[in-house]
Amino acid sequence: MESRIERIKKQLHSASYKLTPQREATVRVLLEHEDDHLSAEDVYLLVKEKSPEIGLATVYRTLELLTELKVVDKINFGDGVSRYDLRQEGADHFHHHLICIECGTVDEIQEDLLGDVEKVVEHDWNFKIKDHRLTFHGICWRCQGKPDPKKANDKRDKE
Amino acid sequence: MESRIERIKKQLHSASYKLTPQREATVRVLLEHEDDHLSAEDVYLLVKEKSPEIGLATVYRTLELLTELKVVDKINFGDGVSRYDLRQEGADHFHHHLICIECGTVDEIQEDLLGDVEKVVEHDWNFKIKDHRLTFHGICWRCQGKPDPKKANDKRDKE
DNA sequence: GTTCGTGCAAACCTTTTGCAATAGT
DNA sequence: ACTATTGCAAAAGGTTTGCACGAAC
Repeated sequence: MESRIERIKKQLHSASYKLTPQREATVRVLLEHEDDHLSAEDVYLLVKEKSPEIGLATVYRTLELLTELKVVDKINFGDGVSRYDLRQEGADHFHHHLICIECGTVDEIQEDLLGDVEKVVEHDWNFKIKDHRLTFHGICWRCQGKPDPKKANDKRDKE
Repeated sequence: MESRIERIKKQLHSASYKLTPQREATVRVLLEHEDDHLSAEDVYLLVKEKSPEIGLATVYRTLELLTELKVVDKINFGDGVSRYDLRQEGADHFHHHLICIECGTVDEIQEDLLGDVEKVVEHDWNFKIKDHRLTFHGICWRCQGKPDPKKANDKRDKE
């Protein structure tokens, strides 16, 4: 079976870019931290552990490139930094985020919640949707002392 | 009838802040550009036309204050700047945005589209929602050559 | 040899901060 | 007088860019 890295390599090649060692190291970091929401600096520091010679500018350039190829999504939670989030393979929509205003945790919702809403927007506003960003700010189950919803129901894992 | 400025003044006072001339000038600019999505710099330049002595730092401090009081919402569309959007009076939810990737226009949807989605999130993820951000990226009616949906149906105005 | 990519440092841009001066009560 | 607020300039923080060097075909 073809690995994820291989497929990204092909994506780069078909856009006439190379998978250089620096780019590969950067992609590997992203794959190893798929659940996190790393800033460019975060990625830089993690890449540096394995490839100490890499420069911050290269990381920025690689992340920009991956964003362009839709391998990652660039998101902004309103603090001063951009974060980079690996897109689910084959996902035609960008996942949603739950930001806890107490502990700062960011959880992801992979399930598509916007199907009906998008129909309404396309029809009532004559707007052809290409992408979306949906973020909820509130209090997570941990800070409320409620059970982990992943255990209570497994909607997320079924997707 | 009490003006919008008066009500904002009261909001400031009840949080022990004053409506200084600089703050008033800033609020007036926001009111006069309610449909736009001004950056701090945009606001600064507009305020300067009427009150040339104002400093950029004051504008930033005022916008921060108004955000804290929930008079405006600070939004970030992914370009490097924060934008400030007057909240509808009495609105308990933050309106949504349609960003056209061709012409750059930003349209607003005041109607609440997320009622059902929020119920699902609160129930299935045990997440207590306090606020949300929903933005669609795509192609607006103008760039598609379609009719103005405001005229075709008046959902927005009825709200 | 030409092209693409990299590392470094400088530049850039937005936003924040320190501080002395000012305004309002 | 006392405290909040302002303006200015400097600093900070994140991101981009110019450029000479290096790697790959």
